[in-house]
Amino acid sequence: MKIDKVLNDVQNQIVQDTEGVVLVLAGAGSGKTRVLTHRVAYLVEEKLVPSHNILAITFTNKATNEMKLRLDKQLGEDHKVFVSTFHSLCAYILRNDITNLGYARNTFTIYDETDQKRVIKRILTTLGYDGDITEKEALREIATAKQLGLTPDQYYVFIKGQNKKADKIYKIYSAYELHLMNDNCLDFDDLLLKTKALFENFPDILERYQDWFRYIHVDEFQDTNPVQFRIIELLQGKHKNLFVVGDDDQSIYGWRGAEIDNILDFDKHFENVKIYKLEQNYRSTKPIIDVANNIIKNNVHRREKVLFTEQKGGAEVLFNGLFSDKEEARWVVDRISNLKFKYGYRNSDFAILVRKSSISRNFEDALNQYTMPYKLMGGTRFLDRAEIKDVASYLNVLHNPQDGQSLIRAMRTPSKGIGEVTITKMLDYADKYNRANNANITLHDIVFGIDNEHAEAISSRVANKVLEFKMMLMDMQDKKLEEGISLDSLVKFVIERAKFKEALLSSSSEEDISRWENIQEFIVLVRELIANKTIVTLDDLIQRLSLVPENKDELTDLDQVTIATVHAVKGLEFKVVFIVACETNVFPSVLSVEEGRLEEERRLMYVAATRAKERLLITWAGSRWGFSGMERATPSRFVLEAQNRVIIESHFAVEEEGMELPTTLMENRAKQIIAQVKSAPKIADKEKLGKYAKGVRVKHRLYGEGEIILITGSDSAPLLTIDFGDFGIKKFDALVAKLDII
DNA sequence: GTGTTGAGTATTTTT
DNA sequence: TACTCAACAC
Repeated sequence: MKIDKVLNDVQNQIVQDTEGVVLVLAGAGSGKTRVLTHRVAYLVEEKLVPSHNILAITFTNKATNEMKLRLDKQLGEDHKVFVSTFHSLCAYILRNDITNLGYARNTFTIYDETDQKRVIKRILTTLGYDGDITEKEALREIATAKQLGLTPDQYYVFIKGQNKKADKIYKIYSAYELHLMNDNCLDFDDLLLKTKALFENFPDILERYQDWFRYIHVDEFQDTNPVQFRIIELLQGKHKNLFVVGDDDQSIYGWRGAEIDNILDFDKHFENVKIYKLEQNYRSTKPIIDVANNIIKNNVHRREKVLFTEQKGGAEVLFNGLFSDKEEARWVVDRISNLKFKYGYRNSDFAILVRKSSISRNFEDALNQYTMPYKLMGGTRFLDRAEIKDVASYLNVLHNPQDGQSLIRAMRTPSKGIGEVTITKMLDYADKYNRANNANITLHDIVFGIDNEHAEAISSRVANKVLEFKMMLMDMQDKKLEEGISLDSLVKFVIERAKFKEALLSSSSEEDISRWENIQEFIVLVRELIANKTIVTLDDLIQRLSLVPENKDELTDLDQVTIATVHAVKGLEFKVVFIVACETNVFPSVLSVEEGRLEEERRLMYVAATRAKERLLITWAGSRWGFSGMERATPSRFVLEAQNRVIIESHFAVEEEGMELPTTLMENRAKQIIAQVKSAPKIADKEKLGKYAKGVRVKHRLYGEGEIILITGSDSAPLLTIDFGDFGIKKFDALVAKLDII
């Protein structure tokens, strides 16, 4: 391979440094994906490493597809580089080897959040904890434990003394684990955890994969959680060729257990780490880079680096406050059509970025009014639609009969006279039966024994319905085993036999008709996947349904404006980016700030700003429709942090009702905020901060009384660490937190 | 036992 | 606003 002219010196050096442990700190837009793909190509073409010995891990399916595409281009389509998300890789490994961990079969299915909640709900009822602890709370605890890689016992030790509900959480978590094991199901976190357990307990299996994946690459390393870190550590243990790329400034998944210190302290975990920095940005103009730098430099917990660009000129970043959320949307869409007219941009050059998806509604409406085509990223995915999951539940049961949640779903939809009451009866019967006989029967066993040994579970009238359901499953089972049956005709048979069409078309409601259309589309999707050899077996289809959330909107290549959450566009770029609803409480999100994650919000803002290549426009509204009516809003602190070279264009149109709006209103509010931020006391000694000081006792709405034990952070982001006794230690942003001094 | 309607409530981000 | 859950009528 010729050394590519498109690479700069540092990039070339990195590409050719193929052995040992390498860390690349790559700023936004510095060409990190390019470096990664070129390095893989270099390994194959220059170092003659067999492509099947190379592993490249990404975090999202989108990134995986992108990388595959680039590699196909470089290496031709028949290379064997294993490109995969963390979760897919683990699912793949477990499909081969999970039986070593005591699982009866390797046909596990995956429980999503809804399934998890249902399992937890059932556990809460059987344990009699209803009202003591919510499903959400319990799920959160379990997720936290799993992301840290802690078993119920370990987690109990971890939270005992800190959390009043530790005993209950322990019991729920234990029961939950047992439940999933019996259902032969895994949740998302289990995919990682079980892989880790497999590697730790079976050195021979680990070695098999170590010898397979001799060169390991991890993209977006800043997003790894402790379990993922451990898996990588184990995998590279033999050949020690590990190449990770990341940007601590783009770590935005802390809420999902990502540990930013995995990248910040990377060189402490491995020996002889070679570190490179990519700081030259090739994506954006100078004004955009300046704004991004201005924002991110307010973070304290980061590796020092400054993004720069050699590009000259470029449009100034535009800031604009609008009167209302509706008007903001109209202004943005109006601006889009202006820019299109003036500079010849296409629809697909534009992205409207939101902090949370509920914000996107107004923009959809406005784009519709202008009949401008758009695609919504990260909304409800096609496969997450209820009717598709209904169909999938039948397939899940065929694949993994122990999958209780899918069985319940299949029994209930389309409705066939079996409801909540019947199912609860059967579940209670199973519990009682298991206790009495020291057995381990599942819901599936009851359904199949309903006409003989388990007839007493429910009344004979409903039992007939269950029997019919059993017959249906048996027919599907038979079809599955039929000689030479193709996957798509099996799927089609399942849909026909379950009578989805009859159920949906009989109601003649608009929604039901569209639901049926979606099911038809699902069949088409399955056929497409078979045709391009993405899937072959039912097993493949099931894995794909849970791990690759297809969104037909995102797949299309049409000329459309993109509306997306910031999380969804990491790694992407657009010529013109609007960051909208930049308001206090929205961006940064109150919830994050209250939990002491302001720096992560700032990184999110940084990610958003650095998506823009040519133009960046940042807007906010003075009032926004919240769940309790119209609410006042003020511009986000990030707006002020970025303001260095900003032109504030005041554009306060008149509301439709003819209401005159004082132009000064927004400006006054902006001034208030500026004053608030500027007057924030310096935290020189970190002992005192305005009315707060070390040792002062405060009261919080949720956690009650506590004591300030630490004051940290920067001037613009002072952080109070408070000990609430039974509720544990929490962190608050001092400028935002609602705390009473007592 | 199911489906409908109404009230009440909740809102981050995703593999 | 939009969605979920609970009480009601069939």
